[in-house]
Amino acid sequence: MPFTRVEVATLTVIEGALHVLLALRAEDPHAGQWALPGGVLRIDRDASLEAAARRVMVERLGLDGLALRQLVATGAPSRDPRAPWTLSIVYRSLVPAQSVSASPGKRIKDLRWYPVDDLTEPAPLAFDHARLVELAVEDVRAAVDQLELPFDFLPATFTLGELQLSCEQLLGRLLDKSSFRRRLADRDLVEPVPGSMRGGAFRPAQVYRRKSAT
Amino acid sequence: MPFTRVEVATLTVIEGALHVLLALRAEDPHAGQWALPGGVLRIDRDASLEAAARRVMVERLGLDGLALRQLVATGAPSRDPRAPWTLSIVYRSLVPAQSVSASPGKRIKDLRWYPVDDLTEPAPLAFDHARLVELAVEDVRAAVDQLELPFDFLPATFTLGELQLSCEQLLGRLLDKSSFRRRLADRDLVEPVPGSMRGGAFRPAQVYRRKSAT
DNA sequence: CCTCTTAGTAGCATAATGCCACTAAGATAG
DNA sequence: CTATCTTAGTGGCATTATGCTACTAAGAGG
Repeated sequence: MPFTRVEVATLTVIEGALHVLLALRAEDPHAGQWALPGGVLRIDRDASLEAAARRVMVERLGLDGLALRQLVATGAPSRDPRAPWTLSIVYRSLVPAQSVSASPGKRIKDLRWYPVDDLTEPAPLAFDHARLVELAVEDVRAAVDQLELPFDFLPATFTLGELQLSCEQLLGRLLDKSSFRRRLADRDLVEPVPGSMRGGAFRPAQVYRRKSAT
Repeated sequence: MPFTRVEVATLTVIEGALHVLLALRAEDPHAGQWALPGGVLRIDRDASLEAAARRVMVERLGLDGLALRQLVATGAPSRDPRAPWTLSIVYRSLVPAQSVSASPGKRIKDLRWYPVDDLTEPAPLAFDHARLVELAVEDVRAAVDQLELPFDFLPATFTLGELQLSCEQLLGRLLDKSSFRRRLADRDLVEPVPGSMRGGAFRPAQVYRRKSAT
């Protein structure tokens, strides 16, 4: 039976750019390299694969209650000297950057956000994690393109301008205001919070919130 | 470490309707129930998850060289009395019905095609395989909707009428001839076989073949 | 009250597709 | 020989979703 792990690709936006949370490995294999945080499946405690991913996120990243999406399972012999065959199931999520209460613990020396569009600085990622990050980015961008709004990542209320900016930052490209609002309206995704406006220095904007699915 | 298996959802069209290949389980758990064929991951032989799925398809179904798509990994404790925790990675493929050279062997009493739209007859499928079949069907239909043609399933050459019929049967709904041909042409997926026509009782049709990706 | 800036809307252009109708070509029946 | 049957293949308009651009609205502050 294979050595089985879950890895989590946790994404966020920092200074307008998509970032992924990476851990600096303390132990071999790939000690000293950056990798997606993960953990070993605990068959004595985990009630499902997703539960295992949640446990890892709580224990390693201090993150709880997020929407997770399974990206892929990947496995091969001799990815890890500790076992003849290693299997990883990869999940991704999207969170506000501040929500990570990093506690680099056992086997992790450091935990840090890296921009996904320039992963040259942390040097080659351990294992095939560079590819996994790519998958996570594609998946998030495909979701946002389809207007599957990342409510984990968004504040509870927001103006449409803020929402559009968030989507643009996730996608890495600009959107058209008019089309964006029409598509939102057609899909019945958000609703105005009655009477609530948010004013900066200029014309105040209607505040919206998630419209609960019927 | 979990007891790890691969399961394969093999789909085809029979008499115009989408069918899935199911195996009658000879052993507990769920002996006597129908389930997706699968097998245990052999860490001494399989070079990857997909390789394991291919091995299972060759050994159990006599199928080789097909395009496989990973659908999902699912796992939980006590799905199987033989192990405290069981993990399944599920693949799907699409083949002509005749290509299965069924050799019901160890642990399988019988192997049979069932229509995906009426899985009441084989009674409840074992494990959560009913859901897995649903995922396979959704995945195939999404692919065909995007005109990702199932060349494993199609003959080497075909008329556009035959191609449209195949897609309609996979999707379970009718398509418009004109739109279908325009979308095909735009995507540059097939090319006419020069000089080759196929005549039934009426006007002969141009024969096409897959256009190899550059 | 003018102007700056962001909020929000309106209208046309374009692209993809659905829908319908037409012509084309061979087989077959009279 | 030709009428007609059936499938092959095409052409054109309608509809829909979206891009693009320009416009009006509203508050702050000089």
